[in-house]
Amino acid sequence: MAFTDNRVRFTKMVLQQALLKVLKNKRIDQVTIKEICDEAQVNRGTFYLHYATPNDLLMEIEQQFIDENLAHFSSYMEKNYEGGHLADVFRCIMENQELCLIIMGKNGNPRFLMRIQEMMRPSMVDDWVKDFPQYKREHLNYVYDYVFAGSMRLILNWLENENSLSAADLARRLDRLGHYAHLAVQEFD
Amino acid sequence: MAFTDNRVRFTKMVLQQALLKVLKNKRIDQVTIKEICDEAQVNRGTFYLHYATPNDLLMEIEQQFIDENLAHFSSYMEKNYEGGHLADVFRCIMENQELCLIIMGKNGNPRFLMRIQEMMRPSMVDDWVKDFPQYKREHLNYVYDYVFAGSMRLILNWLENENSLSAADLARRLDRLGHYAHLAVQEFD
DNA sequence: AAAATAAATCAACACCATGTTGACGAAATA
DNA sequence: TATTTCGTCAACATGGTGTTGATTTATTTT
Repeated sequence: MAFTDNRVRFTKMVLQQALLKVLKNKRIDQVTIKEICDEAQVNRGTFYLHYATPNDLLMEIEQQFIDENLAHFSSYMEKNYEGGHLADVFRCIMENQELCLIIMGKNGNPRFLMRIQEMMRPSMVDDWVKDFPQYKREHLNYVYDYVFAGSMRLILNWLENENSLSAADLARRLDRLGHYAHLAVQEFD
Repeated sequence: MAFTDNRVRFTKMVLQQALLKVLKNKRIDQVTIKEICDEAQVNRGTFYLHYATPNDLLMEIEQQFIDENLAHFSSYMEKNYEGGHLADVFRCIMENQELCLIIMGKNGNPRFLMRIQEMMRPSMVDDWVKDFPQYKREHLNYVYDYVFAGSMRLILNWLENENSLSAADLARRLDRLGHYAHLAVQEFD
């Protein structure tokens, strides 16, 4: 067995919540260790027992989000969901709007979106390879960067603007845009 | 007449060059005023005579880039270049690769790309409105966010990776991707 | 050319977040 | 119960910050 010490679980929990609260108002680079600890009502020295920087704490939050929501994409071979794979990520984001707005939005860590981008790449590109076996995988990878960046921009706009568009409508537009965009691979080379 | 004092011109110039040098290795949020001044061999107190933060200095650099390269897009009505308007921005970036890699890349200010995005929006969308008078401008604005984000991602990838692709090939792919993507507007609503 | 104005330098200052330490009490574990 | 681990607290040196006043140098004005 050997569970983690409950004191440690508590400390990490309140530190995470404190950082998320602070991140509503400023970027991760502007957050100080002191204000996290003040917000969490935890001694500053305790912070250093678990993390070195606020960004370390943020990365832990990000990792937990991936473990709890997106980890199955690593073994994407086994699954057979309805709809595209980007649609799955979209569903995860819809189910965690508050959190995603913070960790993926303006005040989050840009590297985090890159991680997700690379996690999704194989499954997305595999689908396209089936659609277009005659075109180079290299070219489809190229298109993937384009489609992912565009899709994430629209999703973040939607989260930040509390858009009138329904989630289903947004999902459909993302699907259509991705469909048309990846047709461009025909004219590569 | 009344030119700016040459002492001021010199100070600002070396501070700008120093910041650009420092930004090759770290993000703007991690740059200290002290290291800028050390690099520029300028007294730290002098920095405060002209700027309050390193970001202020960066914004001045960004503004100069816009004034010298992209200002004419504000009065885009008058011009009649060959090719699309995104292609014009692409040309500017090609002509200033070193600078753009710094101020638009990973270590730059994310807000800067947003500024350019909004500068380019009217001319791009106007073109599309001509192509698709039957579709709502609102929808074409939507597609624009997607196309701009995707295009910028590919351009930055190209700058950062010193890609084997020629500039002309990249431009053609951007054109084709934008063309196909904006066809998706047909299926909106 | 001389006087007046503006800019840059320099030293000094208080301020604050940082990272670390050692001592102590409380909680968890064996 | 005995031991280990964790959180707290006070203290410290460090380093960047933002400001001040005095001084020197460069530019502009008269």
